[in-house]
Amino acid sequence: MSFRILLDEIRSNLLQIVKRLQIPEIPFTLEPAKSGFGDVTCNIAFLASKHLKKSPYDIAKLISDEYQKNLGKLVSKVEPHQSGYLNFYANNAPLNRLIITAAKDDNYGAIDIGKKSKVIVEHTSVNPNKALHIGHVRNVVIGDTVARILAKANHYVVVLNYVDDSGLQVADIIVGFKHLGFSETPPGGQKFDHYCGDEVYVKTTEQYAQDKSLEETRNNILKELEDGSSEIAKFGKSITNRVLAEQLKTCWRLGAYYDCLNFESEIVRSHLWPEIFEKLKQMNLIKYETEGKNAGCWVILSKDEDKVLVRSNGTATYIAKDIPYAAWKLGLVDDPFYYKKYTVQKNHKVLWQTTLEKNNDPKQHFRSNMVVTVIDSRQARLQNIITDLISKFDSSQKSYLHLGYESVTLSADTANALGIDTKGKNTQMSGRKGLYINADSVLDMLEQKTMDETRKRNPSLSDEHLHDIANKVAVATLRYEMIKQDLDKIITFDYSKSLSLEGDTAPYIQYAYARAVRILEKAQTKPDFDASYELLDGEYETNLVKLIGRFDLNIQDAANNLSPKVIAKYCYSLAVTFNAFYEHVKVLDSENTNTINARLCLVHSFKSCLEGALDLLGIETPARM
RNA sequence: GGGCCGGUAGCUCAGCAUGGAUAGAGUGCUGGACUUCUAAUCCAGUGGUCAAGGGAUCGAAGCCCUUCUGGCCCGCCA
Repeated sequence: MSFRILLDEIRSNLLQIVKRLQIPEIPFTLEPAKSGFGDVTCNIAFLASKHLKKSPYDIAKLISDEYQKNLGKLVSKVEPHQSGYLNFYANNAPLNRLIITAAKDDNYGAIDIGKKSKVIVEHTSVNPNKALHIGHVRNVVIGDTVARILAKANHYVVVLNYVDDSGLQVADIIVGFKHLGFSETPPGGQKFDHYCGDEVYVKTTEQYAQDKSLEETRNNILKELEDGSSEIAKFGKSITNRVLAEQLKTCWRLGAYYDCLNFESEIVRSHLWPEIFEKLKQMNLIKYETEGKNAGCWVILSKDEDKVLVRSNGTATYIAKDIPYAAWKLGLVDDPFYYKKYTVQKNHKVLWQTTLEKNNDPKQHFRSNMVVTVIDSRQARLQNIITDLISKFDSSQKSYLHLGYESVTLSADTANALGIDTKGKNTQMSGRKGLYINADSVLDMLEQKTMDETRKRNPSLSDEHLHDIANKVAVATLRYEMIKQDLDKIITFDYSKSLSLEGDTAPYIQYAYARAVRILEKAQTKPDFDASYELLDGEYETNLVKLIGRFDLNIQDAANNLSPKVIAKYCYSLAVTFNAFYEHVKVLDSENTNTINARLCLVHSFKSCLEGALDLLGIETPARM
């Protein structure tokens, strides 16, 4: 129930008119109009002008005259524009009623694109040897938001977090603990993931330059990690579990939740790889090189450069670990895993983890023929090779989609603040070099900043209440910064610019929400939705109603294009439109109680709609701020 | 050298998929609005050869081609 009904009505009437006027069938578009050009606009006259050899305006005039004879329920006027567009003006009273009563519904905006089909979204997947930095946050937020949007579009969404607990980076910190004497207990109660990343990892990798034998040590550790029963593997497991637990705290703090943790070490030990390796050989998708630079290796035959899968010493490369995982996600191989409960998350959802040990927990089904993997676009080449290989591996309707995004860089000023001179240029972060900004520290800074601001405005609120607000605003600010731009734009993080609370930011949007709540609180009565909706006839009121009505159109766009920014833009325009309404229309001041009630209904529906839209971004809505 | 992505206002970005009206926001700068439903707000002004050139089209920021420019990727690392 929304603006869509208006579009549907117009489309159906237009189709009849087109038939009557014997205009050839043309796939015209109908869309919400730019302001100043009515409510709905149609390009049919442009398209028809080629066939009819008449000017677009003449055709628009013809159609509009015909339409004018029977306007239907929701249209009050049709006008041909000099430019050739056909513009429709809505009949506000019935449209107001339709939209405002629909928008108060909890599930307002939901659409059925997915038909309950299962889709896997994998995101986060941070190596468990360090804390999340702001680059990882972009991944988490994109993945979490896409998952929420797909769920709203009626997909059954399963969220996976892949834990690379047997890779080089884990071996690095084991070198630190076992050979460089780093304590397993962080000093001064430091968070364990921060300690491992900021201290152990950075300082260990520094040592490689001075002591070449350490690399040999690391390579031995790497081999031992693959054998689950080794002492090193057990030690590694205990360390990575501790890091993972802390990383998850950060993710939960950001409002991201998961269904299952998949461990690379278990993929390795599950023997999925030999099975797939054999199949790839049989299908001639890979080749054993006998000469050239890759002599002795198994390589993937690819359009551009061949990629080594198995080294001449017989060990598998990184990509050879990713292929079985991709195949597993798509359900192309038998599921070798059992599942056990890792924990119950704050959102009350159980978080599962894979295990190779038999247990009594019920079997889970975290695989699907539609898989979205969120990984930054630097890995596009490898992801393409995997996608390509998988499509040849199984020709049935499988969709393995790499959702790529550009990286987060540091501004010159911010890099400077970390003690690095970049000669005025932005710079890529580097975990190895310690050149990054941890997610927790940004959230802490934002929380402090918000706390001060909120206390100033609400001196009577308790500390606990202030903390709750500050927390919600801080998380929202960071999430919004990470999502409001398109995925192919680099985000430059800057201490002064990225922490702003004004303008096109989450606090601006949350503030509009708090204003709406306040009006409803101060009202003498609750809104009665059997209201005199014709009284909402000012432009500030109708603009707001119509924008609320477009929620589902935006969800459709966002879901079809896996474009989370669409929802961010929508939330922002809702807030802008509400703020204009707020400044110009006094809800509680009218003498007419019917007007007050109708406006209260509008405010209520706005609040409800914005809450639903922000929820898709994982942003919570404090009632005061 | 090859591949992928970006280039729109001083700065950060929408708009491009599906060509059509007056190219929009934020920020910055200038000025204005709080005894009022919270000024994390609002209003007004300022600011554009849509990187350049060519092509197809009645019509291009958008489509095609070329060039310039910035970023990333191209290991028997992950």
